[in-house]
Amino acid sequence: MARRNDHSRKQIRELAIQAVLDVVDSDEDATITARSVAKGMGYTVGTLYLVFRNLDDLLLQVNSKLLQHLYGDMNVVAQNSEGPRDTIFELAKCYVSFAEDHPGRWQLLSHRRDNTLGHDAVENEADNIVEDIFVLVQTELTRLAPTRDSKEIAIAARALWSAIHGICIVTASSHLRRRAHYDARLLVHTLVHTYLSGFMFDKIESLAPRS
Amino acid sequence: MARRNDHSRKQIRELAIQAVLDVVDSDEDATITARSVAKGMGYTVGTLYLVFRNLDDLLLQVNSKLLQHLYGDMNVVAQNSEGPRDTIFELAKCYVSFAEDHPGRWQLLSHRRDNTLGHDAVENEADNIVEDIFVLVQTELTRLAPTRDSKEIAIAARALWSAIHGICIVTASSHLRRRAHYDARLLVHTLVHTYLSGFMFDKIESLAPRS
DNA sequence: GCAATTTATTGAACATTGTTTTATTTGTCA
DNA sequence: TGACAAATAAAACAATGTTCAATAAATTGC
Repeated sequence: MARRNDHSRKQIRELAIQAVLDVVDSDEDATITARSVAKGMGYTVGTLYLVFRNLDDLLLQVNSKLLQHLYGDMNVVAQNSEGPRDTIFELAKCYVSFAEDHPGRWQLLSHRRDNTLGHDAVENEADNIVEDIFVLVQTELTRLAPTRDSKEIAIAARALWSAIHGICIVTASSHLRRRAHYDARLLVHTLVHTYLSGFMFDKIESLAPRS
Repeated sequence: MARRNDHSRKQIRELAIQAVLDVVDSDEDATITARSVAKGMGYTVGTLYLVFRNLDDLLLQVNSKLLQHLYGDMNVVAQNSEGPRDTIFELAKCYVSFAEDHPGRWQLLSHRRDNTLGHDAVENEADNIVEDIFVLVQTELTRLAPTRDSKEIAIAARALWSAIHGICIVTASSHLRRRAHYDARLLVHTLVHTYLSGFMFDKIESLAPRS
């Protein structure tokens, strides 16, 4: 038995999160079970439930951490690129790279999870980072079209980023079922290129859906 | 006990598929279990496994049926709209409507499933319909830009449709976790509008990703 | 019409999960 | 040192997917 006080609760949380990452990194198709995580951290399930409300709680915290990293990377990229247009391309590349380079983690992140915990602190934290990512794009779009209505730009940013997300999802899904698939980077590049062309071209025009 | 030969195997398959739809229609968050499906069809689990290889097999067949319906609807819409541009808008609306009007079915469809069955007939059927949907869009894009390279258009169509898919995914996910969310129809309209502007505006220009 | 056989269907059984509870070990402090 | 508290393990439970032996119904051969 591991001697008690070998790890603080915070350390145990870290151990668990790391164990989850180890599992999905070693095999993107691996299913994460409470017992596999516990074994990975050198504890038993009971300890896991001492520190997390349930498995979803743990996975949510993993996602939160992944999102933090992703957001951090995106911020670096945003800093080091030339203009708003280039920045958006680089941000998109960054997003795709995450999905392609860490398929297990990406699956974790994009996996739909039932909301067993109510509105939770951690959950909100993850959602807030997602929101931050949208804002990052929104900022660059604003630089591209400073005169345009900010609400309109918010919508444009969300549309664009959800779109990029969609391409990653579809590509990952094709990967998963071993189907032929188009290169995600190419698709995303096409999307961003075309979308930005349209964004710049459009004059002030009604964006409301007809009927 | 239900008298044997009350239903043919094909009928039992239909019963099962219908039972699944009933479950997700009655509660989009409901988890589909072998036993709940069996109860819904008036049989027990054993019968289910007489007719399907496993649960995934059943769900895959449900998805195939859903995709057939969706594709049928999209075809009708494509027939009854004015020009290629309008058609694409209508196709997108059709897709969003499916996701919004039948959230349970949409979740079923967009749920990632491990590939427990190998390359299977039903699985290929579903994948083929997805491919057909892409082709539908591709056809309209070709009408919009008849001179453009067909490979390029194929990519553009996949990028566009994956993007629309992504918006539906993100919106549904927000719905699920009861978060504030932007209206999917508005986002999709913005996306299609902007994307088509860019698509029409772009001259023959390199679409290859830099570096 | 009745026994034998086949077969559809069930219900029990199994393994694996998430989760809770109980038992045990270990550290701490009076 | 011994009682208490906390950490950890181990066992227990319920719900799942899945399999399988038992059973009841239909069919067949006579």
